Amino acid sequence: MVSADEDAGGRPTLEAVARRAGVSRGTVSRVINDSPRVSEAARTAVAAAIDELGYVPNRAARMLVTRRTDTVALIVSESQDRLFAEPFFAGVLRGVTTALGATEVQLLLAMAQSAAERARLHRYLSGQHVDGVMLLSTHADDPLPGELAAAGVPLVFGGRPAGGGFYVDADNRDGARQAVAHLAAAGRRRIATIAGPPDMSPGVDRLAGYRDALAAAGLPADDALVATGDFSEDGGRAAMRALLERRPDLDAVFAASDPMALGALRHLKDHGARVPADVAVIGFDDSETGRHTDPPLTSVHQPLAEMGGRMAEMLLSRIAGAAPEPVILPTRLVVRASG
Amino acid sequence: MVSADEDAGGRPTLEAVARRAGVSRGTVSRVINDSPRVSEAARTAVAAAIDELGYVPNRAARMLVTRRTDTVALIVSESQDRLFAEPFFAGVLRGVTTALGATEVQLLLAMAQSAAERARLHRYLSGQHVDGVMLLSTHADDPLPGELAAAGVPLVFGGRPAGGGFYVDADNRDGARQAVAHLAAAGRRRIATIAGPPDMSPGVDRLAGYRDALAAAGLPADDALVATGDFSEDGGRAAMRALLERRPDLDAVFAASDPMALGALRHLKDHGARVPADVAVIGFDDSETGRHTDPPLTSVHQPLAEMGGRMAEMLLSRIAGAAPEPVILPTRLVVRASG
DNA sequence: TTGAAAGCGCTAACAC
DNA sequence: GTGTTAGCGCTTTCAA
Repeated sequence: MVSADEDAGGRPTLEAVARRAGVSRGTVSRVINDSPRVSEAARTAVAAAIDELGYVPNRAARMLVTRRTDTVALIVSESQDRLFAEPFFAGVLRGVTTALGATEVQLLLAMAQSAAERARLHRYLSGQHVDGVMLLSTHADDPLPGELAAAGVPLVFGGRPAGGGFYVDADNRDGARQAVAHLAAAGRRRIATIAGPPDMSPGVDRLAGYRDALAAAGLPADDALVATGDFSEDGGRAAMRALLERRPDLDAVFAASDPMALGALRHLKDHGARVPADVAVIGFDDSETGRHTDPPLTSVHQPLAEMGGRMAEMLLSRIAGAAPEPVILPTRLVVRASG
Repeated sequence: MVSADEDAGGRPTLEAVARRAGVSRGTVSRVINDSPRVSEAARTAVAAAIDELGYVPNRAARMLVTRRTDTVALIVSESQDRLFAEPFFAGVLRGVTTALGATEVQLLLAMAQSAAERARLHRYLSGQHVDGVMLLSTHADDPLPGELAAAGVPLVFGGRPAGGGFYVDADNRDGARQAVAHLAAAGRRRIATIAGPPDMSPGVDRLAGYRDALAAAGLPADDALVATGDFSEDGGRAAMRALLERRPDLDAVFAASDPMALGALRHLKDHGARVPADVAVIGFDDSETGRHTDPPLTSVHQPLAEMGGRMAEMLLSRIAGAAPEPVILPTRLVVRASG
């Protein structure tokens, strides 16, 4: 019965490795943590012992003393429209897990739907249980970011946050500009837009890009050509109806989300318009939605997975003490049809 | 300078609470862990102290002694087709997080894409770092499940696993049966199917349901009416082409996934068939895909979020030592059009 | 019912 | 370069 050689689960401890390698616990610890103050001989012996024993460090014990958790959280403040949040979320998540897969850092995932959950999450995250937090789809009135920042938790936002902070975003403004420039180059002159909610940065930025392109093309800005939707298909339908009432002569539409573009397309078809002969429609690619429409939808592509990867990298560098610049990733127009 | 009253992060410790409540650390611990051996007076005093101090237990310290982590992992063996995996995944994930949101259990998320990642994950998960694991979209040849089981890690599968085990699945067979029964009831007589891969349980089960319904309707089973796809849209297109070559007189198709149904529809339209007048098409709803097609697709709905929730519940009960029965959730046909 | 005390497995001074 | 040792904050006997 060798004491302290294995834990209650039967797994070998540092002690066991030390004994086997003929060194002290301290030395084993140094090897594991890549300390430079270890002789090559010791390093080799320890490595061998670790290998033979199948030793895996106990995270809890390490956390207790280092106060690092090697865990980061991704929080989705899921109060937004499902349509907008879900495919977006999956893409970003893929990027995050891939980036983290190259490290020893684990990902904790949580959705903050109700106020109660948000409170629990606040307590949990403020309690030194994670090294940092990534926030996705936060609303301007969400108290969580402020609370976490106040608690000193390193934070990174997906999408430009209202209150400032470290973030990764897609170049929404330029994407919208490209879309509208494309329409203008195709000879469209009365280009309408279905904008997103004015209290969300993608909504605001994409509208700005629309205006940029109009100005660059020398086309007049007409408020009658601007309607607002909530990123959903129904919102797109309603906005399209409103636009047609105000400007039945419009010849193109840039919708600030694919679902809205889809709604617009459907409303147009229901009323006998030919797409894109009569009206060209372009969306903004929050998802795969546009690929499944008939015909497939031309839309602005944003690199979701890369955004996720950059968020993870940025958070890691924040945790390491750096103060990285915001990252704004390029978007580009993917021409499929209808536009 | 009061020693041991707060940790390095400035947060109060058990010791601080004990001092404030005028009891010992042991008593505070008992209160926190709902031990019955505590007087009402002590309980009240401790509760008050916890409240005033804003005390949150240190997880690492607790884990170290209890050897429980209060963390479960969701692993996605993402070697499958994106189309099939992604929306499916998002739906299940939603259910998992919701179910876990009601508990103190945290969710660790990982994707095992490469062999290297799989190995790391194996080491990590076998190392007492999580209390249990949920596995999604595992292939029959994936070594991870076996390794984890061998390491004594409680496991729950999403979808019926090849090798047996605890799992939650949708009633794929009955869903397929409903779809085909619906087509038969509408007077279709030469009903083809685009089946899924024969090495995946949804593929097998949905094909069985197709055959069930044919038999029940007294329709002959004809192998020429069965083609196989890989759940993707392109697979659906190819299968549809093959079916039409063999049986140009077919009058309906049940596709074992929405993307395949979409591919079938597109192939049909490209060749001038009217849908559903000439051919009725029904899919299997792994996602929202069918909603975006034009016209929207009739398909079999599976309760993704509920599957996730049940998986989480099942895992928790496994961890508690129970041996729950497999759960097979009902599916139902959602009639939209084309079918 | 409660307090005292012994660790859980590890890291990080500190001494050599 | 290495060993020794003192905890990290908590749970859990064991006595009282």
